[in-house]
Amino acid sequence: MATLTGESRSGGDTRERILDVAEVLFTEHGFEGTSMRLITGQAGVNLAAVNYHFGTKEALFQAVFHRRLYQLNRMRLEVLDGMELEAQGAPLKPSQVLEGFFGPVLAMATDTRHGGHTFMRLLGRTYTEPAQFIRKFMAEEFSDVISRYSDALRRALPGVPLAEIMWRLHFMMGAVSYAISGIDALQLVSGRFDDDPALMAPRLMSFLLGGLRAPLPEMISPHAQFPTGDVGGGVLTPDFGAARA
Amino acid sequence: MATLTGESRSGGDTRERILDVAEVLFTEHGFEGTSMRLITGQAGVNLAAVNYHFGTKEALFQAVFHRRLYQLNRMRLEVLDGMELEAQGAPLKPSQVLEGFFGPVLAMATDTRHGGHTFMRLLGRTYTEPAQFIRKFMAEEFSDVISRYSDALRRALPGVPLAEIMWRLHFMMGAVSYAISGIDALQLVSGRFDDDPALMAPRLMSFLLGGLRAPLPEMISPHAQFPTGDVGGGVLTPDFGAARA
DNA sequence: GTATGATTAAAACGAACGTTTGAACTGCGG
DNA sequence: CCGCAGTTCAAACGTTCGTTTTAATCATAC
Repeated sequence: MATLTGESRSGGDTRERILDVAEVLFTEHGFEGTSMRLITGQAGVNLAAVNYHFGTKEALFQAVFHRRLYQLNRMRLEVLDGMELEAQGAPLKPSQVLEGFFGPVLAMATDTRHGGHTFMRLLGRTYTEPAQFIRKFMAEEFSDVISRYSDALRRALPGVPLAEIMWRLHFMMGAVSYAISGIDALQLVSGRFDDDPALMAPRLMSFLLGGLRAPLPEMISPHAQFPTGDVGGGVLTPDFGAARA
Repeated sequence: MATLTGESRSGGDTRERILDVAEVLFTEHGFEGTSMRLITGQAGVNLAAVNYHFGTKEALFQAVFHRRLYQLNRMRLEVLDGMELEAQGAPLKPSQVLEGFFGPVLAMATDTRHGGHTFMRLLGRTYTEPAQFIRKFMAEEFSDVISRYSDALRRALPGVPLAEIMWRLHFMMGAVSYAISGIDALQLVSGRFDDDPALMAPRLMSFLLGGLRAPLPEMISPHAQFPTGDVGGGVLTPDFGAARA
């Protein structure tokens, strides 16, 4: 009983081992860049094991996501349920909605013990993946949570058009995705970055709330603080064609 | 002289045709997912043409980026030079810095006539790409612009710690990347989205400025408006391990 | 007209890919 | 002990990958 650590355990944990390894490798090399042989080799299982347990490589990718997203989105809904119950029908504060939506994400992202961090980086990269089968099951995994939370945001921000809310939700998801998937990418921005990553969550939340509550843009609210054309000279519409003609 | 349209022109435009097609295909299928045969086939050139003109597939990918990024970052620096000259040594307004940094990006992103839109989607996806050779040349392409603009931001926001500025720059780049690379991804958020995409730029700029000027988070400025823990119950640190044990 | 250097063309290279096959092995109820 | 799912295994399948090779074609200068 002393030497049965790791490698060739016979138990039914082959499935889980594949999922754990695939999560890491998909994060590091992307879907196309990760081969079945690399996954199975690193997991210490036979090459055919993936096809046996999951059917196909695409199905494995989907399984990696489902395992985490199901937990994440269920938690989001539970938090929202709790807050709405406590509010007794009154609209929530914008900060509460953000907390409910992004709190679980950030918690999972900073959890390095159980692979949550790895997965969140993968999720961030995958949002922008254009592959058809990916977009499809992502939409399915998220539809409930998005509709519940966009509704909560709409009631938290009365007077703000729904279109604007959806855009800002989109912007916020982008900022969060980058913040998570690119603690490396930040080095691209700043060389080396010697700041505690645990401090990212409050920084990010503050940034998001500021963006969410920013004045509406000019063409919707004519008295917004930020005139987008204030540099002069039409910076927003230079003629990129001229440089190539 | 009537029928020499398109296809097999003999001129030295083989290089450009490859670049144009590769830009589109890399955007649609990613680096690993795009084969040389697809690129050369769609460009109407011989398979060996890529290796002849660029040497390798990685070098082609890099060339696609350099062609656009060189123009983009040069324009960013020109705008910044102009603004700083006009300011005569005085700090710029935050809105000006944002305008200079993201204005050219948004202009290129909404330019559908010369492929700028396609490229910006590719750029957004590639920021988070973990492949080593990609990260390396991206860092090189951006180093000048980042250092100039982070410095301008630092002077535009006196009293804000440099670390905070770098983080917010990072958040903003994330929001912009998503906004651009995922006009499709927004459909993931909201089903179908029947709003004019041309209105995105002012919306985004307003959001960014709101986030940039948000109050500093609690643990840096103790009197920030947004207490990140205001939901109670420790939403920011649930124990994800418990559900898997 | 012919030599020359740059480009294009067709074909093939070995390697790696996702998947399938059919046999071996496992733990267990009969 | 046998039979039988469930699972693992080694080997091979056919395809596609990026790259290389060798010959043909082109434009241009002498």
